[in-house]
Amino acid sequence: MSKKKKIQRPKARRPRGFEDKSADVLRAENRLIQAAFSVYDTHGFEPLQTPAFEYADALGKFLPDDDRPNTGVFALHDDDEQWMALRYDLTAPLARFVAENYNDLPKPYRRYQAGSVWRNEKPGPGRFREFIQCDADSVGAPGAAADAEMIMLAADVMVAAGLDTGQYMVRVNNRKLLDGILESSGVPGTGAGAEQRLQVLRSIDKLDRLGADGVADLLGEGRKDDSGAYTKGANLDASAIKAVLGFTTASDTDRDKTLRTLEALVGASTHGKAGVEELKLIDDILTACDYGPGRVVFDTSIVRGLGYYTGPVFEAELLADIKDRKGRPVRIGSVGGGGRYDGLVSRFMGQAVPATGYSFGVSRFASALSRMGLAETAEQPPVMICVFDKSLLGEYFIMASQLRAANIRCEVFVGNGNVGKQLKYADKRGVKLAVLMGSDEMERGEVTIKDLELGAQMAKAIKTNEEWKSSRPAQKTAARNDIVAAVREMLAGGDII
RNA sequence: GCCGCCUUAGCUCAGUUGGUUAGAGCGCUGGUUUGUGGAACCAGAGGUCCUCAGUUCAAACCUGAGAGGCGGUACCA
Repeated sequence: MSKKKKIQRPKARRPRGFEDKSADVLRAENRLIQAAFSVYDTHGFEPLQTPAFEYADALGKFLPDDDRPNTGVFALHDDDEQWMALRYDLTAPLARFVAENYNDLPKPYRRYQAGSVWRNEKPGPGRFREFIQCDADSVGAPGAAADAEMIMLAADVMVAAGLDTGQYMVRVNNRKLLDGILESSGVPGTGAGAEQRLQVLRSIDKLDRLGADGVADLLGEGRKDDSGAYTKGANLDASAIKAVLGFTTASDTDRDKTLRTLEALVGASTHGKAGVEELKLIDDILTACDYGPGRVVFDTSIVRGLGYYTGPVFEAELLADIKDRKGRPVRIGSVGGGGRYDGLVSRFMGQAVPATGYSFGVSRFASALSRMGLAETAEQPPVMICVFDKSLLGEYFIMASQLRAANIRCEVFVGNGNVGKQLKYADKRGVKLAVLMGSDEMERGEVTIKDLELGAQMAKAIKTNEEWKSSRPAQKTAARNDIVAAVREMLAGGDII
């Protein structure tokens, strides 16, 4: 049937959950990373880079009864039959690195790192299978002072990103408090109780979406959602549910007041008391350094879903400029979080190695900043040198390097096509100025500089092609030797005569 | 994993009761204009109608299965 033999072409497509990023997005993300790095660096943290792949057992991702890694990671067999997997966060590789180099590292070891992580999960809006995290961690520091520092770092990153007080909030809680509550409610921290506690954490994490009633169902027998799907509950008894929900709503914007409430709430529990003591120390440091309740609060509804946290936990949240009806800032949501994880490094070592850290999602944070109108995209538009005459290419490249030496972003047209084509290309690129020099100008020692933005405006008033071409709008002639000064002036918006 | 919607050109979409060579707009390439962007006009390229199987003289269209996309939900170390 076929007259024409069909060529089998591959379909140009991306794997789902993986993204191409445009120039604007990349610039915004890189700015954010640089801002965070400079905060970490001035606090004395050291940069570190670890590889994309780790051995799967080092990531701790083997299921108990399975001979291959958890499906949530991208894993492959190395040629020696060992399982390797792409890292799913930067914390597990840090734990491996510290354990591997324990003797050589100063303790506490404080490092920062940004890099891609990969999760083999179903992607959704704003959720990808590859994304960038930016972390800072202290390993080997047991005291709450290290946690207080991480909390202040989180706030400092917000400031470095360009946010003012009132546009962000860091919310702090302590896992030990909930441990105390559950202990008193008869839920042990080991065996079946450990799984139960994890369920409790996940349930509380859904407070903002499901509300207290939905979470109460999840803490009890379970919950059926609108689509008919059933979620198994944590099976707490009624008094335990009441205690947990009571705890999650115990905090107040006044940190002192919250501490007094918590002190009464945890009663005689050792875990609970220790948790309150840690928060007190954190409060002392924050208060001394002027990190007031306008930007850091204690919030008992913050738990973080992860199982490995053992002490203070916190989330950094963006508040939009928009206010709700009661005049409170609207929540955009959490862009980062962290906390103490004292068990992660000791997995490798048989010796206790306390650690605490902060991590934020670069893409999510950067895109939220753009939505708030805080992403400055003032990248200098490029200048383009047109190729009128190929025999003058050397001249064109010399001009370009002169402009670059003056810190002006510029390029010589290297494609094919007459000047008309070149200018169309320039329009599409968002070029602000085009430099024209043919043999005529060359002989006179001149260049012609066109302002494409201004020309585009003037074109609106011009009806015919002839009129357009003969008027040659928005361009001026300058001496070849003055090209840098002339371009600079026109970039600055100088008048064109 | 479960539920719902969707799939025809690079993009957005038409496409008659199942009928012969599948169209439009935008975009792209070339030209009118080999030294000047816009507009206009002319020409051209570009299709496994998601895939496979079935029904039929005949399928983009009907039936079945599968894949992919989107949204919700669960999981998210």
